Amino acid sequence: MGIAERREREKEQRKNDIIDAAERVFFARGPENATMDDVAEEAELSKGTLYLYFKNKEDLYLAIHLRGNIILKSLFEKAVKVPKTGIEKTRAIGNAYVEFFNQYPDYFNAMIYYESHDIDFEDQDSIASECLIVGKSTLEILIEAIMTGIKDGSIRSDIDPFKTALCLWGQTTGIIQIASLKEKIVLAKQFSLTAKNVIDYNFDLIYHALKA
Amino acid sequence: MGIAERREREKEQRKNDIIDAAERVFFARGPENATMDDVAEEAELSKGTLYLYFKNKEDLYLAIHLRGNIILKSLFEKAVKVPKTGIEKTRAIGNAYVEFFNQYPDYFNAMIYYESHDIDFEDQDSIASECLIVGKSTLEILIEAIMTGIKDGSIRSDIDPFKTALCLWGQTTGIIQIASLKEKIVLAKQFSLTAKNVIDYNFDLIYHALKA
DNA sequence: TTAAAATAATGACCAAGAGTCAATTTTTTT
DNA sequence: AAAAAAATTGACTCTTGGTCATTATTTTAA
Repeated sequence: MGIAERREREKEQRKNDIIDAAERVFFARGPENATMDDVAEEAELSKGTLYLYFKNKEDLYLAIHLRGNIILKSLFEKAVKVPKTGIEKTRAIGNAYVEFFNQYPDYFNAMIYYESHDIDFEDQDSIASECLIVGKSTLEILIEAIMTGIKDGSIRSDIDPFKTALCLWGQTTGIIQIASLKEKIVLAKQFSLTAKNVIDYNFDLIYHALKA
Repeated sequence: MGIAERREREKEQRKNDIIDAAERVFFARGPENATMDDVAEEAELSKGTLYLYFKNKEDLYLAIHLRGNIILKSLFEKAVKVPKTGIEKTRAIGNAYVEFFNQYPDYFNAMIYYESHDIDFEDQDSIASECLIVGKSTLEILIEAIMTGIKDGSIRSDIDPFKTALCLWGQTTGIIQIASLKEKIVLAKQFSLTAKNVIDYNFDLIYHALKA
């Protein structure tokens, strides 16, 4: 039936329109200060309608989180294509992450927001579980790169690809977070350092630790 | 005047009692779900009184944050006393951080909470500025350890102590965060890894990157 | 074409919780 | 013992997330 399909499409479209509006509001005011009334007004819908498409405010913000995850994954996929050796692929992924932060800081913030907010990523009828799936496959790209490096001899053979991938991920997120935090930048200002300085420096350290 | 001093002492005491009560409530329910009414009841005071001692809910949570900062600093101070070489001191600080996380997970969470919540750490009439001061002096301990390592030859001489300290701090925080997150542990479960596994592994990587 | 059924959207309403402040109680001073 | 100062109270306001009975629109069937 064509009608059912069109309806499905329209529903999807509306959902996306709501996320678009939510992004504008959440990114402008921050997730705490943005209200559902704000989003409703921005989307030119009544508040009640938002709740037909999203379980609650958190779910709506997770939809933004998911968009960020998907962008990040595609950046990683692009990044590993160019370099030949595994260690270069690994470094390229790191650069892609920083590029993601620079180009989409609001998505980055949306993504780290939930690192300190207990979310049930297993909850099947929440967008959270979709985030988990995308997140896993993104990490997979990094694991692949490290394994490639071990095979081609550019990375030490005693490296554990999975553990290392988790470490690199956590490390880099932590560094970006700390380096981008206002007060830390103030701290760094005394020593005239930028966030990028610190992040690049960290890559050099990591490179040192991984290379064969 | 003895009375004015006693009053001052009592005021300080009451403030601490409120923080004690707040800890019990915030740690039990989490900062989002804990209410000021809960804290008031736990402290056996009216809600209005809380606002005589703390500007707002955030300020009260920051007081807990500050306690965490002070504990962490003292753990760092203790940690650097024993080892001789700079690299060993550095490693000891890392261990102290993990110990802090294991022994005081609630304080750890309180501290990382504000990494994704825009706080004005410059605001002079907020507890935030006190947190900044303690945080700086804690980082100083790490910088000292690295500098010691360079002097005694246990750490590569081309290492920048300040940048490296920032990196180690951010890295370790990021790793602990990611490794402790429920969903990441689920992720790690597939590969039968614990948070401690990953954190220790990261130390080995860092060691490799720093050692002369 | 039109009436009934199904689907979508609305916005007034509710409950919860942060923060306020006039009134009250307690402590200190004179 | 009265007046002044300091501390405490809790009823109140305001904001906001979420609900749901009602209304509007679209589809289906006769």
